[in-house]
Amino acid sequence: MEIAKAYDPKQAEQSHYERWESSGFFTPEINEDPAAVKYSIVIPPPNVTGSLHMGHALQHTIMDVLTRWKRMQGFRTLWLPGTDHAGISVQRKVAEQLRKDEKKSPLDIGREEFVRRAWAWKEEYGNTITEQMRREGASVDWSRHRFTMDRELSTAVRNVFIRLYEEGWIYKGLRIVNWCPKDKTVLSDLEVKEETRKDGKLYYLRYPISGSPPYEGGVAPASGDGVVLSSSSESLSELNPDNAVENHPPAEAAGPLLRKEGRFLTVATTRPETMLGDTAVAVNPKDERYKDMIGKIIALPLTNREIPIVGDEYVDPEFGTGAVKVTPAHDPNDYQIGLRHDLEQLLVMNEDATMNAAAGTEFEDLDRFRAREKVVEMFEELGLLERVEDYEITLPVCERCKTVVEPILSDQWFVKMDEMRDMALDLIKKEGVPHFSPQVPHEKVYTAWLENLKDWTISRQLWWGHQIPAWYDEEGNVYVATTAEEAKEKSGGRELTQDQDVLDTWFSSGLWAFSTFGWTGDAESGRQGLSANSYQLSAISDRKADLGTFLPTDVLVTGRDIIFLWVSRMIMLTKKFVDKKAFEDVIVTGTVLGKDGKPMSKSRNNGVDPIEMFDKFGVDATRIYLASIATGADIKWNDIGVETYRNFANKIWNATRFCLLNSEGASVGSANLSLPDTLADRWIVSRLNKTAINVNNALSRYEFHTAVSLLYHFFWDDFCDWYIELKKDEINAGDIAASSRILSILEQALRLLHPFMPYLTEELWQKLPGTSNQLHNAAYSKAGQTIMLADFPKGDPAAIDERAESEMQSVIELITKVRNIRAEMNIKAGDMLSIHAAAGTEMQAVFTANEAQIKKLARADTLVLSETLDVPKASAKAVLTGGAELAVPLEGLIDFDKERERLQNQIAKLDVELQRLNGQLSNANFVEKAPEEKVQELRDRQAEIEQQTSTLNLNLKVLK
RNA sequence: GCCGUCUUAGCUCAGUGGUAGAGCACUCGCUUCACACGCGAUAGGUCACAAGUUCAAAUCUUGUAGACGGCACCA
Repeated sequence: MEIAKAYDPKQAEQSHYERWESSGFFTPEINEDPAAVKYSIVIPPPNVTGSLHMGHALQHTIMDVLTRWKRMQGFRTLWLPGTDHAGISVQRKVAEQLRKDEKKSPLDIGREEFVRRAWAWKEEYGNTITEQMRREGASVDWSRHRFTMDRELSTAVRNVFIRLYEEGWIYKGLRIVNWCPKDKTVLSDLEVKEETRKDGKLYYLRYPISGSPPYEGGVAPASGDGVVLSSSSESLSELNPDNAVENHPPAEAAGPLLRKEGRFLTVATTRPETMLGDTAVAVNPKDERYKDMIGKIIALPLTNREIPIVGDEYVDPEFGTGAVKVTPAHDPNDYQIGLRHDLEQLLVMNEDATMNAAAGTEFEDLDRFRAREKVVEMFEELGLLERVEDYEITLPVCERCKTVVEPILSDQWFVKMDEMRDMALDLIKKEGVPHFSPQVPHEKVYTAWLENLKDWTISRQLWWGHQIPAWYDEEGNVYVATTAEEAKEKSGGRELTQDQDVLDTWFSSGLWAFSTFGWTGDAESGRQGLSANSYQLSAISDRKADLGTFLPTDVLVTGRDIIFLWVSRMIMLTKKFVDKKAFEDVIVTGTVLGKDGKPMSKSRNNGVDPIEMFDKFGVDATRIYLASIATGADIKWNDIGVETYRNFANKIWNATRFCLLNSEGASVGSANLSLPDTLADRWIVSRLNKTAINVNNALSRYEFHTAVSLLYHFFWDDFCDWYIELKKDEINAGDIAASSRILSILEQALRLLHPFMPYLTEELWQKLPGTSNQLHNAAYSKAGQTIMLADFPKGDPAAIDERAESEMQSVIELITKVRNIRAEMNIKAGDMLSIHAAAGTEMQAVFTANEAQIKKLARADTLVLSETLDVPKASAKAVLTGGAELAVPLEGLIDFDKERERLQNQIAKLDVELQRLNGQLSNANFVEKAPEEKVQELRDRQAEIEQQTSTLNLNLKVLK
């Protein structure tokens, strides 16, 4: 068989996926065993607007490793793929396209046409990521692919909404919400991020108190008369001298005017424009400075309104001036104050964050930031601007478009979270579900977050998404129903209009764990008004059993950024609607950072495209590199890491290439593993089984990096560096038994590697003689031959041969020490040596049995074994574990100085260890308190070192 | 402000009570008949710092410093 000298990943990547998929290997139905235990994972649905990034690649790798591993073990395995409709993102893309191509806005074409175009956009561009997943080798069941706006999933969304509404868990009401003026929609708390601005300002505004008598004299009034002018400035400066930068003329300029007007109260704000919507000023009732001002009235500048001074415990006397302007319609805390004091809620902004008519004619239609400037200017002109401080401020911004979010009073839909929160808390506290990997810190963070959970804003002012199934009559009465007809029926036949809003994308994602398995809510709820016809449409007739079969799923693999946004909601909603756990375990992956150690992002331009890595190093190399990252750990991207595994792939390729040389007549078969012959055979079989056991253990603990490391070193160090080298002559001589054995070991190794490197292993497995579906796990005996259905090696503890491993260790040590002598004494690679070894009879027997291999690998022509060494002085010597000794006569070649140095180095190294051992063993506490085993271990080691040291010293003496 | 994570060889990272590990880079030597994406042999670390617990600490506890993350506040 002709095999290329180097592995070309592209060729293998193009050859297998289509066959795997079309043969149904990815579907659970491929499993013929009726008693098979299920194993299921649902994918965190990527956005239809997205393309594959490194985070996906990492998570998909983990999910595929688990899926392939379990599938090979004979589980009825399902990894269910899908995509998310990504409300705002799609809305924005479609609107952008519309503007670019036709210079139209969504409003120009209307809702129906816009939604039609959004679907068209999704059809055209929404498959990018699914195509990329095929390249990744993801063994997902495409026949079960779901989209959050599929008919069945949309039905589920409606039914969930209706039930929550009927149970009082969903309500509509006026609340302060996060408003994005650019997207013109409300956002949930989780979609708002913080941005620190160092150039923020804190404005101190003076609010005149109406009807108060002018005070006398040109200085500030005594305490009790309010915080004014210089006195307040001074006290503030004292509090925070560094920040007290006065950018504006001091108060004196405005003094005379004010003195005529009377007393005033100074408030500090970062958002002066909101003063137009102030409906009170609040002070702490316990604050001596302001106590008697409560109840007085302020003439609010720039408006002709008068607002009261109220006393409220919320106000912190220590902060700012101790007096707070209250804008109930534009600030969540002010809103609460407003409720307590029955204050007017005056909305002064439009949905695009321009000021509205209520802000006054001078401000109407001004952008909020322009309005801010104008308010400040006008205060200054009026002499009411006390001062402006530089102030570092953290602003809420829209996580997607980075626009500053405006808190605004708005009528929205909310989900009450208290009862759902309690269900989730019960699950984690009583049952430990989900189990997080790594456990710390996610379990703690998740629990703490739940405990502080607030209600969830679910309405969004978009067109792309699940329109809220609520209808209104002319009087504003609400009818929540599945269809318009049902709503009309409920209203007694009135004319209704449907709520224009859609639901938060995460609302439908929250149902993902069960809506993907065909749950629509129809059958369970037995709702009236759903015709038999509509039920049929929403049922997935042939997959009805999926929900019962695959839920709870076994594990959820996701990033820590959506634990709250998605994971928690799935747990709660799944518990609520199906009364099941959504998943047992959650693997929280770390973040793949750019080369600069910062998260990858377009703005930083530090992103690494997985597809480019696939092209450069191959899919398999990229996958196994990603799997080699410790679970949950962040990692700086490093091409060299992938290169390492590209090299590994090539190593596997070439090892296979070697095993196939001269292999005529040989064949893969497990029988070849149970009849080991030589020491090397027993050793490699032992190593293989140990590796298989450890790999299974590591995977079951989600320690993918441990599994990768075990496989890497087994394959490269044990199999390639030693076993192949030891068996080379036999293989090259065309020994069929030896060939069959090495191919069988290789075949087992390929199976172990397959979950990580699916393409390479399939490519090679198909080339091995004797591979067929006979090697499949019993659950797949009828399927066409593929390594992906081969039985995953469990590893047999009985096949572990510690004696063989230790004997082999002696052979390896002998060879290594000879090589060391060769290298350090500058003996040419081609020169043959003569090896003399003194050892006990058992070890001699081991060396004798492996004489040919030792000679070959150490490049020696003679091996002389005896009880004691009898060699010329001109020999290089070394000691071996177990009291054995080694000498290589180097007549005419030896450099005595160098040999002395070599021996002294060895003695010095041993001496360091001996000192430590002696110290420990002479410590009575240690000998008394440490476990006996440990003490004995150190004593044995001490004896070994003493023996070796004395031998080395003797050898050194001979040289002198 | 609260909570958490990280700090180990030049670089990127494993290891979490009992003699410090890997890959890459470095040094030396190899056209050894699978592989130079290779083979062989070296070198390289008071495991951030300090105190404590323990016979024993890179590993557990506390504190300090630096890096990062989450949450809250932000008049």
